[in-house]
Formats: sequence, C-alpha cells, structure tokens
Amino acid sequence: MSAWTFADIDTQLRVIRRGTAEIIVEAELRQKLERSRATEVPLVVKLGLDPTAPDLHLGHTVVLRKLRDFQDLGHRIVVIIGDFTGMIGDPTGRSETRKPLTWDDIRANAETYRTQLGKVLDMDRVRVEFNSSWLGSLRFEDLIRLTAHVTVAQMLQREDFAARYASGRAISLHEFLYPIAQGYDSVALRADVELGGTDQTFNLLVGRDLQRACGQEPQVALTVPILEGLDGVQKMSKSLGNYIGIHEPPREIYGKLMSLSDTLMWRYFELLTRLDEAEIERLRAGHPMEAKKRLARTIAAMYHGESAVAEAEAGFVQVFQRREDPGEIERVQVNVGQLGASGSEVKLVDLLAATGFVSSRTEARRMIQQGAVDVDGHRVQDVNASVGAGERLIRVGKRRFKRVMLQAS
RNA sequence: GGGGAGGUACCCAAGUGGCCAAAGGGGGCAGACUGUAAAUCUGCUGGCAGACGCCUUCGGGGGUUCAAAUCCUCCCCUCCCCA
Repeated sequence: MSAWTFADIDTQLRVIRRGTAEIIVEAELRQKLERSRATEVPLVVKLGLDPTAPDLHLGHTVVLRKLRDFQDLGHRIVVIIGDFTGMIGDPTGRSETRKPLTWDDIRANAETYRTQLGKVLDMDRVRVEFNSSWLGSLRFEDLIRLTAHVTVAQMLQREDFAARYASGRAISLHEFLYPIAQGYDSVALRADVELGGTDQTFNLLVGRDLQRACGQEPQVALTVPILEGLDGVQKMSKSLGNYIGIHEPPREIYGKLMSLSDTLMWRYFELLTRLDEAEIERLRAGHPMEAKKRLARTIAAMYHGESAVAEAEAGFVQVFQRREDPGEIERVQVNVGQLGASGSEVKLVDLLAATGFVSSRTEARRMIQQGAVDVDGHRVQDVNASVGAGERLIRVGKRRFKRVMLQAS
C-alpha cells in the first residue's frame, strides 16, 4: 500500500459520482482530488454515524458503500461514532424530538456498529472516532463562538425545523445544536469530504460554514439517496420496522427482499448492487420474479456468502413456492401441566399463547377464526379445538412455523 | 409576566355526563387472489370468559355523581398571540 498511486481524476470522479445524489461543490471536489494526487496526500473523508441503532441495515449500507468507494480510491476514511451528539439525537426527518439515549446505551450501540462496519469497509484502513473526544471538552465559551456563526433564520431553512415550526410542533433548543456539533466534527477532523444521505444536506452544509469560519477550506458535501424501506414509501429505518438488517439470517434477508414490490426492486438494484446497466436491462426484460431472486441472492451473498444464500433460496422455494414446510423449524417444548391443564391434551388457544405465537388468548382465538392456524398441515377453524400430546407442527399465518413437543402430564 | 388553545388506543384524529373498549383514516395482522409479490377485495386490530358478562384504558393525582374521556380541583407537558 506504500507505493499507492492515485487513479486519474476522471476515473476517480466517475466512481464517486455513481449512485450519488448531489455533490456540493463538484468543482471543489475536483480541485481537492487534483491536489491530493499531486501531493500524494489522501483526502480525509468523513461519515458520521448516529449511535442509536444497534444494527446496521441496508439503508446504512448505501452511504457505507460510497465510503468504500473512496477507500478503494486510496483516500482516508474516518467514521465518527456520534456518541456525544447521540445525547441530542438528530431530529432530521423526525416529527418529534427523540428521547435522549443514556451514556451506556450509546457505548453499547457504538461497539456493535464498529464490529459491523467490517461487512462493508476494510476496517484495517478505517479510523474510528468518538466525537465525545473533542465535543466533550468544548467550553461554553467555545460553544457561544461557534453558534454565533449560524443564524436562526438559517436553522429554520432546514426542512424539518421549518415544517415543525410552521405546524406548531415543538422544537427544543438543543436540537439546533445538533448540526453545529456535527459541523464541528468536520472542523476537528479537517475533513475534505463528508458523506451523508440527502436528508443530511443541511447538516453537511453547516460543516462547510463552520470550517470556513474557523479558517479552514470547506469540505465537499456529498449526498446519496435515501433508501426506501420495505414499504416502499418511508425511508428504511429501525424504528419504522421496515428494514433489512445485514446481520439477519440469510433466509430473512432473502425473504424480505422477495417481498419487495416490483417497482422498488429496481431502486434496490441501483443503490445496493454493482450490476452494470446492461445486466439490469437484461433482467428487466425477463420475469420480475427471476430478477427479484437475483437481487435477493446478490445482496444476501454480500453479507453471508454463496452457500448460505443457496440454502436460503432453496428454503424460500420450498416454503412459499411449493408451500411445503421449511426444513429447519424452531422447536419448542411444552408440558400440559405448564398450561394449567392436566391429562394429555390442551386447548389450542392456550398452546398458541404459551409458545409465543401470539400475545394473548384473545389474539389466538382471532387467528383461528381467521383461518390462519394450521396444525400438522390441517387448518383449524374451531376456536375450542384441543391438541393432543406429541410432536405437532404448527403454522400461524404464512411464515411462522414452530415444531411443538407437547408432553402429557 | 399577561391572554388563548391543546394533551384520546401503535400514529393521526373524532368524541364534551350514560347509547364509549371509544367514530374515521393510517399502520399492523389474517384470509382471498398471486410470483411469499405489488395493487385490489374481505375481516380483525385492549385483556379475561364458551356465552351473559366482567376488568383495565382517554397526560398524572385527588374529587363530584347512581354513572366521567367528558364536570370540579391541583400538578406535569406542548403550541399560539401579546410583553
């Protein structure tokens, strides 16, 4: 790596532009790249991560993959774990103020993040920083100086603040400090480029302002599109539950990807894979299901390897296309006595509740009434049905299976 | 500091003494249809009970009443206008 030579500028720009939403300002980026190449000094490319989510999901990987592009081009990657800003909670895109995390939460989450970044980045060449290391020691005086560079009118330009202000919802003062703090991260690092989703544009621009105010050359703000979640409308996020975590079992990843709408699938191809145009065109011409399988396979393989994916795909075909039972099913043991009954049978309603399929008997009853429950391959429609001791294969809905060992007592 | 408006189930939102477990929408779940799609249609969406019914829930506490989400009172929180 010592004899590294930077690729020519146009090549670098081409890689950087791919899948990017906006580059502010592209001419400045070109300049920075040129200087970097001439002096053989890599650019400092920064990405801040919010420490709230314990697991990375595909939404995060869009920007991480872009970061990886920079890494592959030989630049210097810095990932900032926003442990300090996490106390504020980025209000971006939220209609409400987020409750502050505790210090312990943040630490624990950040650790998880750190170990997961390796799924996308080459961790040997990543610098990881906690922004508490500089933000924590800022004095009140420093903060005053810093905040003097940003006006309230500027703050209210930010879409979500403006919207909340207009509709009379609360904006806590400390939320204004989030962009300031994030911007100061760029100052502390002397960042050349900062990456983020398009919803981060404002924050990235504040970084430029603050750097300028501190006598530094402003960073280039580079945004990538926000990935829609499984619902196809809202952005993928943990709190909305419309996400696919990269840590999830291959089967889950595969299954969730297969449930995407056809429209959304092309978006995922674009933002999450590196298939070239021609290949994608070819897929468009074929059966959408085949294309979707290809997508599911490709993405699942990135995080779990080929053999695991082949298994996941086979499982999918078996359960959903051929409507057979999955090969591996969670096993649960229950004793009739545990359910407050005796003898060798138990009410199905009780069994469903006890095995965690549903959270109450009422819900169990509802499921049965709706024809969602299946015992040993037979749909049960009698709410009062009982189940005899022995090994039972129970299915609730389309995809929840459990093998229940019911012991007499 | 003064004046006004609000806080309802996962979310938005109606309800202003009993007919309210609480309209409507969203979301979620289930069924039909399918390509596990999407779209669409149908149903369900606090808990316990086989059922009659009972219990818990409308920011929090206390109270009035046979009866409260609805009235009174104190407290907490949010927004707007004026200063």
